[in-house]
This record gives sequence, C-alpha cells and structure tokens, in this order.
Amino acid sequence: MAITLKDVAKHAGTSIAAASATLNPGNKSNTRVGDIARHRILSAASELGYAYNPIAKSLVTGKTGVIGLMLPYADAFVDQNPFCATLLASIVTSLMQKHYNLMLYTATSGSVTESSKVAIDSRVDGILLVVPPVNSDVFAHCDKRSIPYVSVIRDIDENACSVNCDDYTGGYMATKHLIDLGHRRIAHFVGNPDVSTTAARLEGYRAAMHDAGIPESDHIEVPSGFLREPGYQSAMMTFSGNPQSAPTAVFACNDLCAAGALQALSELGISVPDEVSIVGFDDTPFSASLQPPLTTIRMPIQEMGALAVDLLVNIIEDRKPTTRQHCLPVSLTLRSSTSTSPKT
Amino acid sequence: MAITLKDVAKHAGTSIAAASATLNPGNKSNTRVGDIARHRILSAASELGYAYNPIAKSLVTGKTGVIGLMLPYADAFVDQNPFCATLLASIVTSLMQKHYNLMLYTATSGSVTESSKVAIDSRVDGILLVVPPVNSDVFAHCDKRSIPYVSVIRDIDENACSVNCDDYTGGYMATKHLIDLGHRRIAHFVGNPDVSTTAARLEGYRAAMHDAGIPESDHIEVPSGFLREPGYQSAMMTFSGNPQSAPTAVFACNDLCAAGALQALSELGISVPDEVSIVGFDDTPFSASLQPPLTTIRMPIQEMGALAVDLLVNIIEDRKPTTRQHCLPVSLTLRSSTSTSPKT
DNA sequence: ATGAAAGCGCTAACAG
DNA sequence: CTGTTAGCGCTTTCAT
Repeated sequence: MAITLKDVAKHAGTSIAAASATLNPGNKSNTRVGDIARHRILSAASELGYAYNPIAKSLVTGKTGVIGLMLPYADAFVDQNPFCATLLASIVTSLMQKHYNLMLYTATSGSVTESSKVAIDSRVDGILLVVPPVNSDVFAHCDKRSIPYVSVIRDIDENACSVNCDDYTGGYMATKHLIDLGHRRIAHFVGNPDVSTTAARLEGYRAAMHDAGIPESDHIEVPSGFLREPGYQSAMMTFSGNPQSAPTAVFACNDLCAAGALQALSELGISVPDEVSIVGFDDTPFSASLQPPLTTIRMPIQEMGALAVDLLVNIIEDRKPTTRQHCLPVSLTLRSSTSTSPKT
Repeated sequence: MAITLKDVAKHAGTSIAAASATLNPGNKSNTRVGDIARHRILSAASELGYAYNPIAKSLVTGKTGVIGLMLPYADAFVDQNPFCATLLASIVTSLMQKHYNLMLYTATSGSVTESSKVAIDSRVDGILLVVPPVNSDVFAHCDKRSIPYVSVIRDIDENACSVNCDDYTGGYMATKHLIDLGHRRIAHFVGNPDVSTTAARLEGYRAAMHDAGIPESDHIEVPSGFLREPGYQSAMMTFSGNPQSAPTAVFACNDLCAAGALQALSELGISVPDEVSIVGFDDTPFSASLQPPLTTIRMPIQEMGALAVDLLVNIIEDRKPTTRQHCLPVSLTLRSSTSTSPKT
C-alpha cells in the first residue's frame, strides 16, 4: 500500500540503510551517505511520495518522541479557570521546540482509570502529571512501568521530579499585604482540601496573621473552593451578616474564587476596595479585566510549564536533573482591589 | 528488557498467538482461546508484569487508535476565547468514549509547518482541523497521504467533511433582534477576514438590515476582530465621536469582542443597555458573567465537537457518513445587554 | 482450539 | 562510505 524505505531504496538504486540514514527525520549521522546517493534517495522519495513511518522507528528504538499530559479531569479547560489552559499552552510551546509531540489524557480523580492506564504505555516516553489528585495511583503505575514523569503542582516523594510554586510564601505575602494596609479582620477563603496547594496557602495565611500578632481566635477561615461559585457562596455567607463583625479584607484561594466573591460583594452593595479589600492567587489573564482589576499573587505558570517539560525531557534523554524538587517564586501583582482598611 | 507476549506465552506454556488473542485490548474474537489456556495466560501476564505494546500492534495493523487535533495556534487556549477550550473538552470526552487517544498539534497560520507535517503521519488515524486558516495547505497534505480529516468551523470542498454552525442565520438573528427592539443605527464589529465565519456573520447582518429596509448607506461595518482588544478599539473609535450620529446598538463578531466593547463603553460612561445595546456571538461560559450579562447567539460548541469526532471515527472505521457538510443551528440567548432603542 | 511462521517498516550492528 | 541482515513486539494467515 504505502511507499516504504525499501521502495525508495530500490528506486534510487541504493541500500535500505542509506535510505534510512537519509530520510530519518532525526538525521544525526548522515555523514554516512554520500552526496550522490543522498540526492538520488531524496528525489526518489519525493517522486514516489514517500512518507516516513515513525511507528516503525518507535518499535525498534523504543522511543516515540511523544510525551503524555495528564490533566485532572476532562473539563479542566472549561471550568473557567485559565490555569490549565495557560499551562497547556506553555507546555505545547516548549514541547514543540524540543521536537516532541503531545498526547493528551484526562484522569478522573482517585485511581487510574482505563484511559490513564492506556496513557502509561509504550506510546509515550514520559508523562507530565498536572495537579494530580492527592490519592492518585498513577505514580505507582508509572514507577512499575518505569515511565518517567514529572508532576506539576504537587510533590510526590523525594525521588520524583516536581514543579511547584511557593504557595506558602504566596499566602503569606497576600495576607501580609492586607495587614500592611491596616486590615486586621482578614478572612481566608480556603481551597478544596484535596488539592495540595490549599494547605500551603492556608499555612501562609496563618503565619502572616500570627506574625502580625493577630490571635488565632480572630482568624477567619472560610471553607471555599477554586471556582467562581464557591467564592460567591463564601462571600455571601461571610458578608450578609452584621457589617460590624464582618472582615474588611479577603484573601481568596485563587482568582476565580476572588471573582465570585467580587460578584457577591457587588450584589450586596459592598464596595471593593473602599469597604472590603480582596486579594486573589494565580494572576491568570482575566484577573486584570475584573471589576475592579484584581490584586493577586502571580504564579509563574509559563515558567512552570517550561520547566516541567525541561525536566521530563532531560530524564527521558538520560540527563538526570540535579535538582528534583522545584519551587518557583511568586510575587504580588498590585491592582485596584485592595486599599487601606476603612477603620484606619 | 520489557516483558513481551513471547515471554508470557512461554511462561504460560502456550503459543504466542494464543497470548496475543487473550491479551489484546481490543479482544474481539477470543473465542479462539480456551478457558484453561486463557487463564494460564492471564495469570502469567500479571505475574510477569506484562505491559501491552500498542506500537507493535500499530505497525502491523496500520491503525494507531489515536486521532490528531490541529489547532490554529499554540495560544488557542489562552487568548481568553473559551471557544477552543470548550471545543477541546467536548472532543476529549467524545474521543474517550470511543476509545481513541488524542494527539495535540498546533499549526501556524498559512502553510503546513514542520510540526503539522509531522502530524500528518502514520501516528494518527485521522485529523480534526479546528478553525483552519483559509489559506492552509494541510488539506492538500491530508489528501495526498489519504489521511481522513474533518474540519470544524470551515468548509473545504464538496468531498471533505466539515462541521459548522449557521453563522449566517446567527448574524441575521442578532441583527434582527436589535431591529425588533427599535434600533436602526446598528453597527457590526466585523471579525478577522482570514476566518471563514466572518463573512457569513457579516452577510447575515447585511441581510437583516436590508430586510428591515435600512439602506446600505446606513449600515455601519467596523473592522474589528475576535479578541477583546479589537472590540475595545472598535468601540472607542465608534463611540468617542458625536453621540447624535453614533449607533445605538452593536452586533459584535463574538463574545470576546463584545466584552472589549463593553469595557470601552463603560470607560466612556455610556450605559449598556440603556444607551447602547450589544449582542455577541458564541455564548461561551464567561458571557453570562459579564457586566451586564451578554445577550448573544449561542453556538452549539459541545455538539459540534461531538459531531466532528463522530464523523471522523466513522470515516476511519470505514463507515462513510451519508452527510458530509454539517451546519448546526444557533439560537438567541437573551440576557441584559440589549433593550429597546432610546429613540423609540 | 491451537501453534508455527511470515512479516508490518524501520534501525542498528556488522561486514565490506 | 555502502550493503546485508537480524530483529523491535505484535497480528495474522495457514496448517494442524
């Protein structure tokens, strides 16, 4: 059916090996083939309409040149949280530069589903695990099959590679920023407990509050979540009571949560930042378009994606990375959703 | 290195063929293997930690079980246009149900880049082309290699499969809605000329205006684009002049463009919908969270993704679809960005 | 129901 | 520099 190297070689009057060396996309040592032969092979190939078959190559080399990307769930792109999308874009770009292809998988939380078992097969040279659920068994599977992997937004263990950002410091900075503005009654809208960043951000909040001498009894930790809706709910719950005892500032677990809170506050007729200040976390593109533009902790998503790809490709190509656990710094992006406490 | 079928067969004391028939994930005719043999093979496989190798299968069957998804550019997810993200999610879900895997590619506009040439190889059984640029040569490449493809948001030719939505009627409905509200000076913020939907939406606008008896000289066609920024610019340009001659309504080429326009209008102190009405196009999730919530034309993105997958898989599995060109209906989603013309 | 053997298209020794 | 050859791990006739 299809034209093969053999056909090309015959047509060009050369050996298959010469044709292989010439037509192999990863042409490294084509010093092997002489100019005349190469030329004959090249023109034979285009004459016959030869198409290289990477599957056959993979079978013999054991490498596919594709890496898998496992996302936590199929709707990771449509949950309105631009985090996954931004990360994906950065990963795709990095991968292309390194001439790797991307296979996309989505897991369901918890155990390895049928689809993710498929992911852990010889079709990929390695896997990028994005926000893997804390109780996932993908790691065990990868280890068993000795498939290299790097996890993004989650530490696995000492031996595994991971890329995180400094959630603790981020939580600390966000809270400290509010404290520096004179706020004392600062609420934290806490993220989902099954995501590893939640605890770190919460700890940062607690530490900043503690360091400011605010007693634990005055900490306001409101269970919330990483989506707009829980942010909205938490704000409604927190601010629909007595305004005297309500907090004057909120550190939301992420920007989407902050967006929900912003909407609730707007509906309650509470002005941001005049009456209540809000800080988010992530600094994804839409945060700047919120009303008011959101002060938030910037997570270096692009860099995280690029670094994860770097690490994984290095492992795949047998250049063991010197540092396994990476924690990228965050920073405060000042916009208009925070101001001095009305009480000061 | 790795455990192969041969190892399993030897361990189980059966033939390789029996092991193959038993362990093949797409186990169709395993009537071939008797119960005793199957059992021995199964336990041998798990004892040895056998992992199936789909690459080897692909080499002999010529099928990979993976389909490629070609997006117009790497930032398709982060351009704040949730369209690609929503479509991707729907495609991923449909594909998983059909037990196909997804390989993600991004093209650059115009010609087939190196990366997309790679896409058109034996690693995929077919390709989904999303919003392919009008001057792209991927189609020619696919045809040459006889790789099945389906294009989403763009017609190629009579013989190719495509999934579109009714942009013309959508444009007509959007404009008609504004006309029915009493508006006469209605602007259309026109999309990028290199995207195929642009012309159809524009034609719909023109037809509705024409049918309402509004002379062509009163049509207001403002060059814009499918992103927030061009929408903002177009609105600034359109509404910063004399309010007497400014339009009272805008039909924006998509929601993102409408969002930009909304922001510009807000900055200009022009109230929506009291002074100016706005209609968008797409009805992606964020449209409802805009201020004010956006009246828009709903595009059935989920259905489009599912249909595209259906078509492609049917072609791949030799069930030629009866209908090639699909055009899904759109509908008007009424929210709060439109109201009766201030002049009526 | 089962086994033997011939490849799928390519790479990687190994000889020349 | 060049050609020959032995597989990579699996499916698939074709015998049995």
